[in-house]
Amino acid sequence: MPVTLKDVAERAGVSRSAVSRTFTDGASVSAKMRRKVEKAATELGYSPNALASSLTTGRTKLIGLVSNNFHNPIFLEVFDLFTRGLQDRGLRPLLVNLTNETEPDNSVRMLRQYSVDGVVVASSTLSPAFARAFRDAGIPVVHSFGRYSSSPQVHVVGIDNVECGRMAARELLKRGYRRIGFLGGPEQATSTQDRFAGFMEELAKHPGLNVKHSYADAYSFKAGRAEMQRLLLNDAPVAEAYFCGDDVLSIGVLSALQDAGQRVPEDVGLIGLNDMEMASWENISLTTIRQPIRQIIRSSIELVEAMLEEPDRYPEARLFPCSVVERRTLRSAH
Amino acid sequence: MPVTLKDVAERAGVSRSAVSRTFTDGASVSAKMRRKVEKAATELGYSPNALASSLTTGRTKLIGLVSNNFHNPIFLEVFDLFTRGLQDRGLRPLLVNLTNETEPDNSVRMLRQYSVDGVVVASSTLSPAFARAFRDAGIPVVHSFGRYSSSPQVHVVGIDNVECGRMAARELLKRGYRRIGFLGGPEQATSTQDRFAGFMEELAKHPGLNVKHSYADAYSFKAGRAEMQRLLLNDAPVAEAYFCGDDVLSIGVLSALQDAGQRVPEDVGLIGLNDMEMASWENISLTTIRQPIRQIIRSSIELVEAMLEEPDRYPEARLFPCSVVERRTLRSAH
DNA sequence: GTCATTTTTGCAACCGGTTGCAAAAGTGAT
DNA sequence: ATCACTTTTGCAACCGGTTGCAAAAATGAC
Repeated sequence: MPVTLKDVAERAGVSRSAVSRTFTDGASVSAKMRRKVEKAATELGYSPNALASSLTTGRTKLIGLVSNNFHNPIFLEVFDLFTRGLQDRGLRPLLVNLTNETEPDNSVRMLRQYSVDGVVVASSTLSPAFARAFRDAGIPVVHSFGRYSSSPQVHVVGIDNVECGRMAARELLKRGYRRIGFLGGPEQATSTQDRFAGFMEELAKHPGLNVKHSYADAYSFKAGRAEMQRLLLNDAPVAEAYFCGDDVLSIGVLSALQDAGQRVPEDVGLIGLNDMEMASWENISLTTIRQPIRQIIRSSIELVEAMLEEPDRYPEARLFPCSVVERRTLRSAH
Repeated sequence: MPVTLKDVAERAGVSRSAVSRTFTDGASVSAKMRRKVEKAATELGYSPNALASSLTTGRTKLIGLVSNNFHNPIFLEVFDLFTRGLQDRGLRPLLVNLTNETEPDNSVRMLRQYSVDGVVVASSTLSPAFARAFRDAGIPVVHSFGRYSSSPQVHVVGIDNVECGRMAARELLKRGYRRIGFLGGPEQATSTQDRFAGFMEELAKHPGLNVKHSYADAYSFKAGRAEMQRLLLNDAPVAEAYFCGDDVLSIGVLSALQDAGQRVPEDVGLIGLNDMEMASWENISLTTIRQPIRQIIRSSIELVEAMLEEPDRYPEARLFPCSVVERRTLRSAH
């Protein structure tokens, strides 16, 4: 069934090399030869086997797209942008789901078996050990949404989570909140740790505040809701305003508050992080810190592509500024 | 850098075939030989090149996961389940994003170049022409969430959308609604067409009803919200109750209604379809028809796997029953 | 220990391409 | 037509594996 180089060569009455050359650009083929070959190829419906050619060229154009984040709707957009961006450059995403995976070795082995040209780790909750493991295996890797200081030898594209923490703190202070809460994502996630650090750092400049913090189990609606319900029960009265680890978490928190009869922002203020599409939905209208994910992803793709040419490129961190998107879950500055 | 079969063979002092055989199960190797080879392999950190072996075996274990639905949060769960399910069986998903793609030929060529063993088309909005094109190219294909009558020669796994339409109609009738609306997804989507057909069929049994229908541009929050806003403006008064094409659409509709001061379910009733996670969120609490996506996906994977053994398997449609999940967006039966 | 039978091993060809090299063909000047 | 020079072409080896086949080694019965 599958038609090969040889078939085309025979039909066109030329050598196999000639056929190969007409399909690799930059090769030396006369116009006449090209016409002959292309004619035979279309008649036979030939398209070259990318995997076979990868054997000699050493390039598969396969990029491992590695993530463990399949519960935060923002990652649907992330996958959308990554897959389209990669496709547009002739690269193919091999999706690897690392949910519940703690051992980098398996993934490394797997991606090596498929000779991926590079790997994008798209996650803010996956241990930096994964990106490092790929790097150590000699696979070009970019960690998108990662922490830039955790693995200086790995390329990182993302935001400055510490600064985002500060930004959230300033926003709450500006509005005169004094009993303030941090409701983070998973405590082990570097993004949570950094946001917390920046947040506390900024708050520390203003003495006399009452600050509490706690963590949800995951960046998810359910976890946010559960954690806020716990606070309402065990830790009442809750703070005047919360910085939540993430939008989807915020939305869970919002739902718990509404169920408990608390009005937002009159009784409790909320600021999230990401600016996922849902945050702008009119029945949610979440004030949040916008993370420029399109730019992050574009840059990640450009970087991984550059590494294909230059695998030992000196590692860099590409950080994109975030900005506050004001909607209706914080009271206005007085 | 990459260590090959030959390296291992030399190190172990055996033939290349011997090494190959220890890594293909079912091959004849003595225990002693296996030990020798495995020792050398681990010392060198060898893992076989799956792509090279695919050349002779004709199996890549690559499965094209094709979709155009990157805006409906339910598809994040779909991707999660597919990727994990495939991985668990030693298959690798090659993700293909067909957003804005109308021409099947490109995708077919691309997937052929990568010699995927099979394809799963996961979409209820993608034209059946895609699944057919893969089939015609000789690639085993399963259309998940597809319409079973559109391409009898293609395997389909999903639900009976016509029956779901009937089910929604019965649910509304049971509750005494008489001014009834259908607010569908994209009119070209087979899922929308079928749900509409079933819905109207059931309603037709009850004369004297007042039934309207219209379509949103996409299965998305934004589209649902926009369409309901249009109805509120141009087509008031709106119906007593709507069957919406999909949950995320329903949530958009809900938001438009709330903004317009309409209470749900007191003024307007709503029933969706899917039972996505968000439908159960307490601030939404959408009554909906549950589509058993775990089962659909599991079955799709089993089916595509079976087709690897038997590519010309007689085509079948696997349909899973849906059921109504009652929450709080329909008034109770009187 | 011999012999027939089974298991294990290596050789060599092959999978579908690419590529260095040298021969063949084309080009232009004389 | 000849020659020097450039471009195009085909040969053959190779990429990293697999596999049919026959030879070698192991097994077991006698």
